[in-house]
Amino acid sequence: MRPTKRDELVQKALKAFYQNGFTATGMDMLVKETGISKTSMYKHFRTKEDLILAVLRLRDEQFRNWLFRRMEELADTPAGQLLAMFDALGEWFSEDGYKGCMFIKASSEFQDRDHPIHKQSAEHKRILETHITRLATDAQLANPALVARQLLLLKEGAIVTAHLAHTEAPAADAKVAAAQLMAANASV
Amino acid sequence: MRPTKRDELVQKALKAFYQNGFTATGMDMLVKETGISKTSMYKHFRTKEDLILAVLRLRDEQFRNWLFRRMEELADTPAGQLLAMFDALGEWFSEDGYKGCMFIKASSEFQDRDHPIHKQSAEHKRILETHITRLATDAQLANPALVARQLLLLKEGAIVTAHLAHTEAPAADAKVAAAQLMAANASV
DNA sequence: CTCTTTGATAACTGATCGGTAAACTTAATA
DNA sequence: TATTAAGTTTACCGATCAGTTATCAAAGAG
Repeated sequence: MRPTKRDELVQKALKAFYQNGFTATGMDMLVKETGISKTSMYKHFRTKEDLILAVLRLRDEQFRNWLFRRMEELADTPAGQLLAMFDALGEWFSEDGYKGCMFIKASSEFQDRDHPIHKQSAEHKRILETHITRLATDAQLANPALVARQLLLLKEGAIVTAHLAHTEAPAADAKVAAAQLMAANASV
Repeated sequence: MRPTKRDELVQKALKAFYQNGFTATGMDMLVKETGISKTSMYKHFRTKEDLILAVLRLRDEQFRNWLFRRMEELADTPAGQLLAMFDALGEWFSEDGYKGCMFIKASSEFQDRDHPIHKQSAEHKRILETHITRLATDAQLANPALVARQLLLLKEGAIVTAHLAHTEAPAADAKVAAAQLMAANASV
């Protein structure tokens, strides 16, 4: 039907929440930054929490599409794509306005394990793990599930460290580590 | 002189901020949870930000003391202590009320790279890296600085993942990875 | 016995929080 | 043409935000 205003709101809210944090971004600030009236917002979303959940759904789709496509562009073997993940991350870290992972931030502002926002953030990470595990399996690594978890630990660590230290260097460090871990769990 | 009230405030504020987040915890909530009057708080700290900085200083001291002591208790060689770091982390992840790393949270709520809170969080990570690099050097690893950064990426990743997935399993995964990385960069 | 420090209590500031209400415009549809 | 939905503006709600002011009690130090 009408995809316009609602999607525009979610997109602009994503930027605002990403740059300022969820709690610190008030609905009045969203009115100012999106140009959309508060009444319209509350016609689309019953609460601020519902809006945040929609933002996270968009971000999940956005991020996975970007990361997996970029990995495929950079390499054509499963093992190569796993390593290319860290090149893609390095590109992300170098972007202006890089502020870390939205889901880590969300789960750290909404800490209750039963909170919908916390649960949805965890779900995003679970989907990523499924995909990476499949790649590790296709790469015929000895212990694909373990290697996938190891590489994802490196990914999360690099995301956090790049944000804290304001450098893209962790991507390269993580890539070297990933290569060594994949060598240690080489093909069956 | 008088170590009592001020330190008591900082300790209780640490708990409150850790459990509820910095922005989400108001000064009135601190009054309620610490039993210390607002006037007293503002006699010790000019602003909420100053209080948060004091909390982070305490947490930095607390965390480093705990981690390094625990690593020494669990192993007596430098290489063993590096691996023991992940056993210590596993114990931390299993604690009731584990909510991730306070500095990651702080830096993600105060994102401006020039913000004192952000800078102080980065400083904590830098001190950790210095210590771990020294251990890696003492362990006579081929590339001690690189291995230290790799292990710290695993550490940050495990901290974040344990919080999101509500399991201490990432500590064990990270330990296996750390052992493989140390083997790949074995003694000179 | 004062004096100063330390702290508590409570009321208050202006701003902002998430969310609501009423009146209105616009545009597509039936 | 009448209706409906989407959107606007403006004002408002009670609660809470960080921070202030004024007053009073207690206790250690000269």
